[in-house]
Amino acid sequence: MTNLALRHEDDEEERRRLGERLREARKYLGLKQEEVAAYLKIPRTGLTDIENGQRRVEAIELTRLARLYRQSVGYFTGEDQASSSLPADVAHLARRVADLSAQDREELGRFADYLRARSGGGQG
Amino acid sequence: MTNLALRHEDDEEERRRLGERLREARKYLGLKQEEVAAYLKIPRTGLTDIENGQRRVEAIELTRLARLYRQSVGYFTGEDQASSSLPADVAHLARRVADLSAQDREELGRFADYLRARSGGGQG
DNA sequence: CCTTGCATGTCGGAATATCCGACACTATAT
DNA sequence: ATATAGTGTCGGATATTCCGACATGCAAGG
Repeated sequence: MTNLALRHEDDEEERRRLGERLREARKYLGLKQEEVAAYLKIPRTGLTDIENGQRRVEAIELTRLARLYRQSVGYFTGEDQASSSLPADVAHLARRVADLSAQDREELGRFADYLRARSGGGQG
Repeated sequence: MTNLALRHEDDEEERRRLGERLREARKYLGLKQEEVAAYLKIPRTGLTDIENGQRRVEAIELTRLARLYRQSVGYFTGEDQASSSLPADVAHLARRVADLSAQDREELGRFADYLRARSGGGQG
């Protein structure tokens, strides 16, 4: 089996997980592939392939599926939902920062980097 | 310009918006198309097309771009326009700050106050 | 057991999109 | 004007999606 199907094996696993989440969400709502495919205006077999991780999902398609399935886009992509919504005090800080000039914001960003480095924490 | 390029004119507008957000986020970080394209393992001209709304963005590609650009996936799809009414760069700054300790955030808040006072800007 | 119906999976060729190099365009700098 | 950097655009080769036809799996009924 060569790469007649999908280019990167790297993506294979992630695509499969995405497809599984989409299938779960569809079944949870009791919808048929045919119905969802019609909603997306793609062939039914296209949705079959999506749910089996054998076809790419366009960002716009995912957005519409998320609306249909009443979930966030981040849920399907596996995005960390905790980090998706900011902690309360960070949101507060953001509001305090919103009326600063762009230049001051940049300086504040550098200071944030400094703090992160000093504490040795943080992510790349 | 017929639809030799992309099938649905419906999606054209949404794709353009997505591309614009992606371009803004890239420029905000001072990255070149070439660098981001290498990160995604797609040709540079592919990213050109994406940012001009002339090429589909796969959900997985968007997920990786969101990580690189330190934004939520929903930000690019337009999902959280309602939830976060903050300017893009402020939201980005907040994200950068989210992994700091509470103590560091407090210190950062004081620094924000200092900047505001120094610039003679807005109110607390 | 044999059908029937329904939902989903699979195959192949046609239709469509992406890739990728080559070149064009626009600044900026010398 | 020349050189460089970053980005846009074109065309043919390559890869993916579409779409119909057929296959599979499963459940209910005769």
